[in-house]
Amino acid sequence: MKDIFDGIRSSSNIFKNKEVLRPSYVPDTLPHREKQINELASILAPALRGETPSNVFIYGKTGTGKTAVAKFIGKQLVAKGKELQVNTNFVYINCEIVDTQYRVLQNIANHFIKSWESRVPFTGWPTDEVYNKLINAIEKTKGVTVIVLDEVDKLKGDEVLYNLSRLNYDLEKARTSIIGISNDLKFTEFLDPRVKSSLGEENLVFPPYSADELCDILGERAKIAFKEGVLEENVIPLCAALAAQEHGDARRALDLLRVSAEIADRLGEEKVTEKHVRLAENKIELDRVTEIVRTLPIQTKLVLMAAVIGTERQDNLTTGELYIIYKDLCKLAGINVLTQRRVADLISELDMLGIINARLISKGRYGRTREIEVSCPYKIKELLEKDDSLPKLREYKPKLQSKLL
DNA sequence: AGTCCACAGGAAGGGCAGGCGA
DNA sequence: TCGCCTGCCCTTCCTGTGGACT
Repeated sequence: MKDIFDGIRSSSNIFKNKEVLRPSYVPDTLPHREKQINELASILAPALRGETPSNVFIYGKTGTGKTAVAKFIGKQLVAKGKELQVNTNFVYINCEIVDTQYRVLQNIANHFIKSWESRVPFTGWPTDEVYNKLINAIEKTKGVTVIVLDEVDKLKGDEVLYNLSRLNYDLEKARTSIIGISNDLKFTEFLDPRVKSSLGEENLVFPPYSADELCDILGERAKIAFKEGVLEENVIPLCAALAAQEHGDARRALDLLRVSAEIADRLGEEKVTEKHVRLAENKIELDRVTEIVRTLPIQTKLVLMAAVIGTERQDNLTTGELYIIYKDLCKLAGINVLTQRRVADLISELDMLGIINARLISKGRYGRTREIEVSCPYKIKELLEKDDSLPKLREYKPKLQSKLL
């Protein structure tokens, strides 16, 4: 066993420090976010005078640097606070993971409670007791605490936001400020108006990066991540251009660069080239599809399977034709049949996920319908065939073959 | 110009599971 | 532990729609 790893472990031809290409890495400089950094810094600056900073909402699509900027400012704020001997605290919470009122309050409280015995347990306490514990913990700091709620739209219910926005009413010696981060621009529309006005005192919008800006970002990271001269000239511009095509997503650009280099490294090559970027693009797309298909509910998988079978048998598969195949598959699998209305929604969901492409067309006298195509049909077919919860594709013998062909 | 098809997609509400507070 | 609330999945019912056909 030792020998296997000895071969693989031997040092990389390409990487010097791969970690800087991971999304979790917070760099020392954030190119093309100077304006947002300055704005956020000036909003939070009162914290260093012991005053209450305004609450902020940060919007922007994935990979536009929202989290990086927030963490960056948090780090700087705490450091500056230490220097000036003003107590400033920074709590970061990812609401995709910590998504209930109890867990959010528990996490913030435990940030300040160092001894294990007095920490708030995962479950068991009434929420108001956790809230009181949190108030006491923050009060003891006698300083300003900045709480970042990343992916705040993933929180279940807006009661947490309401309670957090009222923290300052219950505090005497300490102050808090909330930074909400979301990629959903419409998020606040559905909030309780009290929460909306309290939390949205300041708003920051992070625009997508352009291809040139992504080039700079990748260039900065590449200097630390790679050995000298291993990237062919056009690799970074290509990664940047591909990511900018989607929606200026820096995370995607970094992923592309990292995976391209990993592929080159695994192939034992000396240089990362355009060919590796193309392979990486393909791999990332297939990984995404695999992950989505694997986690689909059984009914949606059956709809997808019907789409695969249908498109294999004929071009221009319509909703009605898909539904006929779907019903047969349900009977084969011994699963209850959903209504066409529901199946139409499942088709829309698959369309939104980019697994299928459903185009609305009109056939005039013969009605209006959606024409369905499957993206990467071979990969999806392979994934569905491996799925034990589904009937085997070869078992499907349509009674309606004549109708379909 | 009017008809008609095969749906799309909105609205309302039922059933169920899970979370929460008393 | 129990009742209430909420979110999710789903059904039923309904109106709307683009364009080929008459």
